[in-house]
Amino acid sequence: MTAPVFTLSDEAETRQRPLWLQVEDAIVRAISAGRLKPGEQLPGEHQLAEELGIHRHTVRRAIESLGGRGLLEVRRGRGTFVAARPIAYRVGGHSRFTGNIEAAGLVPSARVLRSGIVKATKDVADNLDLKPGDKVTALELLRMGDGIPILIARHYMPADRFPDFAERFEKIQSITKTFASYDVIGYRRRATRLAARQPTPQEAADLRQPRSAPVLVWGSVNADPKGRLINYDSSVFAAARVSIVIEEED
Amino acid sequence: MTAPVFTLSDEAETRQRPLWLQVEDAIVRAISAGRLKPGEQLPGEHQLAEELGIHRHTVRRAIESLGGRGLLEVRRGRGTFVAARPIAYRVGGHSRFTGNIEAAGLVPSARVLRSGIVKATKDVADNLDLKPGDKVTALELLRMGDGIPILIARHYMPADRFPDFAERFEKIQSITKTFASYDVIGYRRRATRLAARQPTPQEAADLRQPRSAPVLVWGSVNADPKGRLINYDSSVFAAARVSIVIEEED
DNA sequence: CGTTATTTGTTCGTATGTATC
DNA sequence: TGATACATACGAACAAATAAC
Repeated sequence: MTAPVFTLSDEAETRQRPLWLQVEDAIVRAISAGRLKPGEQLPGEHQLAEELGIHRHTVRRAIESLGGRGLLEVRRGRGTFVAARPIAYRVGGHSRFTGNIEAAGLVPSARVLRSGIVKATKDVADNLDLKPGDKVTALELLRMGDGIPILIARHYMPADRFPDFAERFEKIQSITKTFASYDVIGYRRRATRLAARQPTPQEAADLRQPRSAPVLVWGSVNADPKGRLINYDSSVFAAARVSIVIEEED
Repeated sequence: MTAPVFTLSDEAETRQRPLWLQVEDAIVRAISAGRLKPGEQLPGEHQLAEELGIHRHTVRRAIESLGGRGLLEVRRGRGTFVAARPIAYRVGGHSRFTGNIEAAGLVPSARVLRSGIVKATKDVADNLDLKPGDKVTALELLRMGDGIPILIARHYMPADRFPDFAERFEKIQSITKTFASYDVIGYRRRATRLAARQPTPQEAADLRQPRSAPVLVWGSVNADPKGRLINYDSSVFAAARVSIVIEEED
């Protein structure tokens, strides 16, 4: 006889905690006890519900919650799997995406999602010291490791100084080198803002992640050596796939 | 005749996007158009469902999603409200919670959630350069602004050097001053790690926030002037209520 | 200080749609 | 094409928190 993989805590207080939370606990226990390993597939919703003697919706709720916490990965039409451990992403003085992803043993790649000259929103204008409506060059990239989306990077540059940034980037394929083509050879981070929230539906689709899993938003403003603001960069990370490490400068 | 506050985008493609996403859009439009202002209460779920001619569960799903994105604040038994703007929380060389919250115009307060000497988990041991199972002094605080929970701060110190840290803190009510009572008068951040995830049920309860709203986790290790590791600090922020601002040191 | 109405939270029920293999 | 698995939507009932009376 083999012990069951999932068991509800058979308490007296069964009615104290919501049933779906008890299911969540049961799955977490199965993972942390090693009865389920990363990459392994869970039983289907129907089967799991039947095994535990509860309704499928209740199981769904627990799975949805754990998907949001990054412990499970739900793939429609295929099944539910135990998630892999997140990779560490280093943000420092001059770290770049490419080297970062390679350091984690993954193959970096990028795809342009949107690009062109647009009017600055209030958020962008505030950060670049412009007026809302002023023209900015926008470049939105989906950056991946081993083909898996890691983050959406949104770069905004004053359009008067960098009018064809997006076109140049498409040829050069490096933000740093594209700035160098404008004779901006060193730049420095001026302000950084961090937030966490649920993704918009569009972001969830671009990152190929469930809507219930949060994103980590890293906003920073960069200035050239003369102190002129050249770039506002807002990166939306798939938080279940990366954690951010800030390097101390000595 | 007054225009309705909520309207679904009048179709053609009605079956293209899930209905609950269309409801989400309708609420977002109402907020960004100013028909709903921060602090204002939404109609009840039943009423909203009836107005739109759809099921209550479908409305609930949209509201739950927007709660997670920080646009709405759902309070059981009371209603659903448009969320206030998050406050900015500065993290720098020597910023402290108290001054930070006061700068936002709020009254700071704290409550000890748990304290005592415990065995180091793997995470804690790795960060303090100890072995799993070594004794550490743990101090878990709920920090609030105007009585609203802002973050859970978890402090871990080597127990051999700081055996009664928690007891001293309860008298002194300041982390910096408690360290000073051990003759540690200046300390420096050594490593920082950032992540975003859904809260555990316990964290959601402590922070009095919905489980669907993410938390931002800020982990840092501090060393005394001689370079000895004195403290591993993991702060769990209610992401809908604060955004983190990193100050640059000159 | 209970009682009651209101509002959100949980659970089971049932049917159908859609992606993947 | 069919089978499997997750996604969406409507239905019904009761539980639990809150506020007002």
